[in-house]
Amino acid sequence: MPDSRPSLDPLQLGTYFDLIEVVSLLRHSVEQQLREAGDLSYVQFQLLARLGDSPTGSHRMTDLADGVVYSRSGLTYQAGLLEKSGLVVRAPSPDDERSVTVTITDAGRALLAKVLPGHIEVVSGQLFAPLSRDDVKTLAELLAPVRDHMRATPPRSAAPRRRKGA
Amino acid sequence: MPDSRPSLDPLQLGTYFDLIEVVSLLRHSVEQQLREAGDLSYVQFQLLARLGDSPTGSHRMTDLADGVVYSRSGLTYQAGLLEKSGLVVRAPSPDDERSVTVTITDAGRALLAKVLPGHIEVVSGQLFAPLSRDDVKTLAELLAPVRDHMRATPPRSAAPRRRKGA
DNA sequence: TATTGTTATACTCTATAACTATA
DNA sequence: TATAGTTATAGAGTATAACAATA
Repeated sequence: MPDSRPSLDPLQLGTYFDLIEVVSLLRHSVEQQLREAGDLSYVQFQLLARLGDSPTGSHRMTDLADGVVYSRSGLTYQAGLLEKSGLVVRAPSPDDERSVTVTITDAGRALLAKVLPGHIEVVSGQLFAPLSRDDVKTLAELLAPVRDHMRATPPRSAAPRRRKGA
Repeated sequence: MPDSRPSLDPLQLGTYFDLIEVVSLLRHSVEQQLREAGDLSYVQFQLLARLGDSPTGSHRMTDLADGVVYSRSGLTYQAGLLEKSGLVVRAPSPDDERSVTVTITDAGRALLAKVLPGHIEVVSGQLFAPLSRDDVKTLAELLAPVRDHMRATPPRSAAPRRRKGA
């Protein structure tokens, strides 16, 4: 292992805390709006939004789980809720019998459409209000490499550990 | 009310999503590290860190709740856990008998010290690795006004509603 | 009357492990 | 054997409302 003992200077530390705080506050606002406007949790909204974005309106369970950083079972739970509400449909995939394809329904699209304006309003008012267009562009350019790096980096130090042997 | 019907252009939308994703991934990594290194949730870590940062090692419950964006009861719950673990102590405030002052203990400081290096390691490796020093400075300058704006702006559209009268 | 904090409670969400079925 | 998904279950966390005590 490398002699890793990195430290954060005050600037980095402050930036990290600000980042956490900003997103924490933003998510709080957004979650409240989603709950009030469409009785959706943020995760459920993310799932619907992803499906709605897809050309086919569909995704495999696994792809959804990867995208939303979830355990399989967690996704099964959420997909079950969405299906119970008639917002999505699940069906075995044609090509791979093991897979399940999730598809957004018209009701799902309708709810998405109903919820989106208020959502955008919150994000616009809370996050982007104090930023100029150039600021946003700069921010985007800073976040992109971080996002790519995080996606490429195994989040944990290793795979899930066995609890028995060691 | 203003004729608010703001929209997000593709750049803004992408930036918003990247922001959410980056912090989501970062928190996931960090929460795992905190759990493994010290059996702490992120909120508990935030509370300890805040107390540790204070010159007196203390804060009132209300101040902590405000800082961590919590309901009172949620904070009571977490403070109870921390106290049960011997990481903090609660005592009535001297000046205001209604208030409770929470103080970090030596054990709390010790745990904080034990957990911090790994924490910093994760943040450094996940968040700051792809950013130059100038990048960090730029990011900090972008986040500061957003943070201030969010703090100043009532997160909800209004205060908590009464459910009875109207 | 307003503020501070706690309690009781109910609910949502998430993760782990065991299990089934297909590749 | 490895992958995809579900189920059961258990636990952590959060919010709401009712309450007690002090300002």
